[in-house]
Order: sequence, then C-alpha cells, then structure tokens
Amino acid sequence: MIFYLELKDEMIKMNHAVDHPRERILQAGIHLFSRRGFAATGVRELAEYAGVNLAMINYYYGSKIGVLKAIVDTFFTEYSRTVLENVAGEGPLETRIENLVRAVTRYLLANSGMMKIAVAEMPLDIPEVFEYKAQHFRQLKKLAGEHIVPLIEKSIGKKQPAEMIGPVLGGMLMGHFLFRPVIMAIGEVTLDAVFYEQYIRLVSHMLLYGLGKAGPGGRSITAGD
Amino acid sequence: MIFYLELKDEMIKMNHAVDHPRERILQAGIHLFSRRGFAATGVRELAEYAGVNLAMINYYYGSKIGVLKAIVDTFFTEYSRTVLENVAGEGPLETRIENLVRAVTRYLLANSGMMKIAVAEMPLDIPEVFEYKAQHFRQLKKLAGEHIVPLIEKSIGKKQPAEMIGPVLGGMLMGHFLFRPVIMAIGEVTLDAVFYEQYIRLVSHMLLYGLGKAGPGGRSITAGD
DNA sequence: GTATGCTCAAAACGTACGTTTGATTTTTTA
DNA sequence: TAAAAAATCAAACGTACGTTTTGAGCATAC
Repeated sequence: MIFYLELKDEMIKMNHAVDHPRERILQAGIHLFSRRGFAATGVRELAEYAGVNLAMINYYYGSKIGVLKAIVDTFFTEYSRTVLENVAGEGPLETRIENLVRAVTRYLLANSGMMKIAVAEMPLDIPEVFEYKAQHFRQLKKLAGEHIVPLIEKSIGKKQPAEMIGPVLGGMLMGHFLFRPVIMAIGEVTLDAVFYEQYIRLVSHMLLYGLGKAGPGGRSITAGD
Repeated sequence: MIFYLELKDEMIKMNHAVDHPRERILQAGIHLFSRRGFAATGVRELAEYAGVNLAMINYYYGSKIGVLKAIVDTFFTEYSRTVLENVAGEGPLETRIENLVRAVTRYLLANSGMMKIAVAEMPLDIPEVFEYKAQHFRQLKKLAGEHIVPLIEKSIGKKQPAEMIGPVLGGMLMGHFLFRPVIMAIGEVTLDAVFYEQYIRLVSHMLLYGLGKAGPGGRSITAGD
C-alpha cells in the first residue's frame, strides 16, 4: 500500500488512510487510467470504482487532472528515491547495478500502473501538465547526470549528455512493464517470482556487459580487470 | 512520406496518394493521437486537421478506432521490417548491432508519433484492439526469438525467454522518443543530426559492452576475443 | 447517358462528459 | 451541548462526444 505523507497533515494522523476517500480515488485512478487511459476514463466511472460520491473527486483534487497529477507526482517521487537509494554509494559496480535493477524492477512490478500513467498517459497538450512532467524530468536528469553518466564515461571514455542515458536506461527498465498486459495475455510464460529473478539477472548482465561475449563465466570483463 | 501499399489496391494506382483523404486522415491521426491522445482527440478535430469532411472518417475507416488500428498496423509492420532487415545476416556482431541501432533509431526519429501511439495509446480494454496488439507482439517476439536470443545465449550462456529480451531492447531504443517532447522543452540540448549520431554510438556501445569498463579503446572485449 | 464512387455541408441521434450547486449529514471545536 | 467546519450527497449545468443520415454536386467508368 502506498502512503502520501506529503499530501496533507491530517493524513499522518489517520490510521486508516487507505479507507479514506482521497486515497480510494487515487487508487481507482491508478487502476482505471492505466487500463482505459486518462481521457477515456470518466469521472463517474472513477467515482463508482472508488466507491465515493462523484463530487468527492473535485472536492479533494479540484479536477480530474488533479487526480492525474497526484499519481504522476507520487510515481516520479518514489521512482527517483528508488533509483537514488540504490545507485549511490561506493560498492563494486556489479553489486550496485544489480541492486539498482532489482530495486527498480520490484518497484515497477508493484507500481506498473503508475508508471504507465506517468510515462504514457500524460496529456502533454495541456501546458500545466507538460510543465509538471518537465519538472520531474529535470530531477531525474540531474540524478542521471550525477550518478549514471560518470559510469558511462568510465566505460566509453567520452562525455555523454544526461538526456541520452536517462531515457535509455529508463526505457530498458520500463519496457517490460509497458508490454506486460500483452505478454501475460499471450500466456506462453508465467510472470512469477522465478521469472523476475531471471529477468533481473538478465537486465543486470546486459547493463554491465551487453551482448558482447563475456566468456563462459559471464564475468570475463571484470575478472580480467 | 509513408506509403501503405497493403491497404488497398487502388492506392497503388494513385500517384498522389499523399493528397488522398484516406492518407490525410491517417497523418492527422498520427499527429493528434500522439499529442492529445487517442481518446482525447475528437473526430471533428481530426477531420478539421486532415482537411476533410467529418463523414470521410467513417467512410474510409469505419470508425475512429479504425484509424487507430491502421496507424498501429503500419507501425508494427514497418518496425518489424526495419529490425528484421538489420539484425539478420552473418557479419560481425559489432557491425550488425550498430546497423540495427542506427536503422531503428532513424525509423523511430521519423515515426515517433506512430511509435508513441502503438506503445502507449492503445485502449487495451477493447478486446478487439487488445487482440490486434497481441498479434503484432507475437510477431515481434518470434523475431526476437530467432535473431536476438541466440546472441544473448552466446553472451550469458543460458536460455532466456524471448519475452524478456524483446521489451528490454525495444524499451531501450524507444525510451528516448517517449520522452523526446519533454527533452526538447527543457532545451538544454539540441536534438540534431549530431546528437543522434552520438546517441546511436552510445546505445550501440551499451548494447554491446554495457557499463562495464571496456578498456581505453572501448572495444577490449572483442579485441581480446 | 446512366450508373457508380467520391466528397461535401449540415443536421440530428442519443449518450457521456467534467464541473458546480445547494442542501444535508457528520464531525470537530469551543 | 450549541455553533462552526468539514464531508457527503443527489441533481442539474452546458457542452462535446462518435456516429449516421440526408441530399446535393462532381468526377470517372461502363
């Protein structure tokens, strides 16, 4: 369950925030926006799914877009924190990368709805929403510039803009979850814990060593380093 | 300009297919759906942007969703062909990967609107549309299984499901273009030909060698192979 | 020359949209 | 416990939606 301590002081006091209409609307928004799409989801549908009165949406969030902004805000905040907590530090590169991939994958697995909304469902033609997304993106770019770009430079030995590497990495990590509903529907693979453990190791390996032959142990690069 | 020879025989005969209302509607759909979103775009808005009469949309495509399906169909077909034409073959891995990244990047650069629609704007709650996407995804999965997975196995030495690698690769290549409008708005980097040449080399390198130290030349892995 | 296909403007179809209102109930405060 | 504040409700606001129909004008094909 997701908490939003920064939203309203009163929510901190409450011990059943999950049952609060405000939270119910948010969860309904995540569920419906990520499936039907933001524009295709009606406020009546949203209210019914949340089990609250129609007027409560505008009462708590001001507008339908207010719900969207709350979702996007939560996602980017939590995503940034997840990346930051796992990419910083001084341990060996292999450990840090695998921890990062594991943490981000687990977060996206638990919050793929929010991710889809944040990445794909934002109506960028609304200036207010666009600026909202740009603001969060600047944060992520700063994060990439401080922690990821140095790694790239060590590898390629050339300065690379943070605008390049952030989306590439993000897309790499998010790609699976954007297609997850379709992958599940095809049904030729079971998306269980075993799958994701293998997935995390695959992505970590690709991130560290790429497709190039890395030797039988899969770690020949660092072994000879 | 994009041609759709598979749509209708009559289009092949025409020498000004771009001016044809059918094509104008499709281009308008790509432009508007990718910016406002599919559900948020009205058919009157679509007709006006295309410069055709409102009734022409249903006349040619049956419904608003028909326009969407035509766009998605075109994208997946062209995307698959682009990947296939550049990943197959017997040349050195480095060359094939860089050619693949270059071709896909160029295609996505020219068709980022269609990509965004195909990846993000599909109303998956409509069974008909869902099945449409699943069908195309199966194709892509088969393609990945035949041409990409063998490369992975060479590197990691372990069988990996095609469902894993496809979306990871796709996300890696598409990530930048999903965020492109925001990147452009931030405006700290110019997305010109120079940028994309550097971008292609970065992604190719990451795909081949990852973030691991690849030596001063950036090719130490294959050099010692 | 008449049939067929294409394009148009305009109108109407019923439905659904996001938001607001004002009254009513519940909770908090003093 | 009485007054104030917050929360919840049903109903209505005007607008926009996707689609279909009408009837006319125009070109091309048989």
